[in-house]
Amino acid sequence: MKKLSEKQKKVLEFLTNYTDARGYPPSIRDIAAACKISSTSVVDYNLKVLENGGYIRRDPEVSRGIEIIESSRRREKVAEIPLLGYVAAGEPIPVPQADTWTSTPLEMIVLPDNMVTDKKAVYALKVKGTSMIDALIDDGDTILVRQTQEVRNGDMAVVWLKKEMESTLKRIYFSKTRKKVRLQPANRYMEPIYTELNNIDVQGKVVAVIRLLG
Amino acid sequence: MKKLSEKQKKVLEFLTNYTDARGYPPSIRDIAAACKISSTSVVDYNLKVLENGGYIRRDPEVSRGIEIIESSRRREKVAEIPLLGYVAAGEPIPVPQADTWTSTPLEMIVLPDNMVTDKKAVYALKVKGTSMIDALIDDGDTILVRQTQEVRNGDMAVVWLKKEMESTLKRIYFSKTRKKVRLQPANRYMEPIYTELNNIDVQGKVVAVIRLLG
DNA sequence: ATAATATTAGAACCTATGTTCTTAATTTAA
DNA sequence: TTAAATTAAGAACATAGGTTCTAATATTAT
Repeated sequence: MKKLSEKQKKVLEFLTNYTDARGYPPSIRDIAAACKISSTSVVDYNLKVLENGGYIRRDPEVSRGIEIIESSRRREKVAEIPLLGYVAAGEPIPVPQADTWTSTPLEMIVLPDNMVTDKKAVYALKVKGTSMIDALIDDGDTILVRQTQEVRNGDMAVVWLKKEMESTLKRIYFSKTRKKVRLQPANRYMEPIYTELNNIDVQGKVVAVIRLLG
Repeated sequence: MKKLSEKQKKVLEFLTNYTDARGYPPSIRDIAAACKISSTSVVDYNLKVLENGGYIRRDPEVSRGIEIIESSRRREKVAEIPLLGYVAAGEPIPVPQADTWTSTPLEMIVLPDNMVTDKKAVYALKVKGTSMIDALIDDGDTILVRQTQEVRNGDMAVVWLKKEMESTLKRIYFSKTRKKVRLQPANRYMEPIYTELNNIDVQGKVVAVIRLLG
C-alpha cells in the first residue's frame, strides 16, 4: 500500500475531525477550503487515493457520502468485564461457575480491549483488605483474572488449596519434576507455601491489576 | 418535553441505523423513502420536532446536516492518554511542558474514560525498576498522573524537591500549620522525608496504577 | 534527458437535496 | 361542536455539492 502524501494525510485528518465534531462528513468544497485546495477536482483526486488505500469508503453521487474506515475507529475499543465479587483475607476466592457467570455480576467494568485478550474467560474481583499487600495489591484494587489452568513459572495465579480448603493469590513456581509447587508471596518477609501439585487447583491467572486513587 | 409520535420515533431510529451503517446521515429524501413519507416537507417537519426535542441537531442549508445527539452515542467511552516517558529510581520524573505535551508522546494509551476525569491534564508514565515498590508500584507498571497542585492529605503525588533537584513519588501529608510536609513511602520500612512546604513543587497526583501481567 | 506517474487547476455541468409556500387532513383542546 | 394545534401533501425553487473534462505542473523512474 502506497504511502500517503502530506496533503492526503491532512485531508484524512480533517475528515475525521470534522466528522467527529459535526456528526456528518464534510463536503468536497468543505475539504477544499479547510485544506487550502483550490479545486474540487483535486479533492476528488485525493479522496480517490484515500479510497484506494482503504482509508475511506465513498458512495458515488451522494453528497458527503464519505465513510471513514479507520479500523481503530470502527473496532470496539472497550470490553465489558463482570465484577464478580470481592476477595478478602483467608476467604475463598469466588470462582465463576457456569451459572454464577451469568447471574451474579455485581457490575460491569469497562476496560480497553487491549487489556483483555479473551473477553469471555476474564472476570474482575475487587480486593478487600490488605491481605494481598505482599503481592503489591492494595485494599480497593481491582484484579482481572483469566480462567485458565495454563500457568507458567512465576505467574500470579488464583490457587485453590484442596486440603486447606481455601484460595490464595500467589506467584506459582514448579519444581523440576513438576510434582511440587512453591507458592511465593511477592513480599520477602512472608514465607512461601510448599505443597504437592495435586493438592492445588489453578483457578485462574491474574492478568491485570488496576488501582484507582483519588 | 413532548412525547414523540410513532412516525418521529421511526425517523429517529432510521436516522441512527442509517448513520451507523453508512458513516454519514441520510438525506431528507432517503428518510422519506425509508419511513414511507410522501413529502420532503413532512420529513422536514418531523425533523424540526426532533430537533426541538433535543434528539438531533441540524445545520441549515447543509445536505445531510444532521447530527444525532443521543448522549450515550456521542460520549466517548475511551480516552487516549499520552505515555510521556519512564520513571526510574532517582531520576527526575518528566513533567509535560507546553511543548513536550504535543511533541513527545511515546504512544497513546487507551483507557476507559471513567478512569480519567479531566482528559487534558492527565498523562501516563511507565515505571522502570522497583524504586517505587514501597508505594505498591512495581517495575513495568503504568501510572496515570493528573497535573494539579491541589493535593490533599494522603494523596500520592509526584513531588519535585527543589533543593535536592529531583522528583519522587510519595504520599504527602501536611503539618498542622501547613508550613511543613511529610513525604511518606507506603512501605513502613522506609523512612519518610520531612521538608519545608516551600521546598517542594507538587507536579501532579497519581490517579491510577495499572499493572498488566502475562 | 525523457518518459511515466502523481498532483494541481479551473470551469462547466447536472442533480441531489434543503427550503418554502399553499392547501388539506387529523388530532387534540375547550 | 368549534377552534386550535398537529401532521401530511405536493409542487416549485434555489443552491449545495458531486462529476467530469482538459490542461498544466511537479515528481519520480528509466
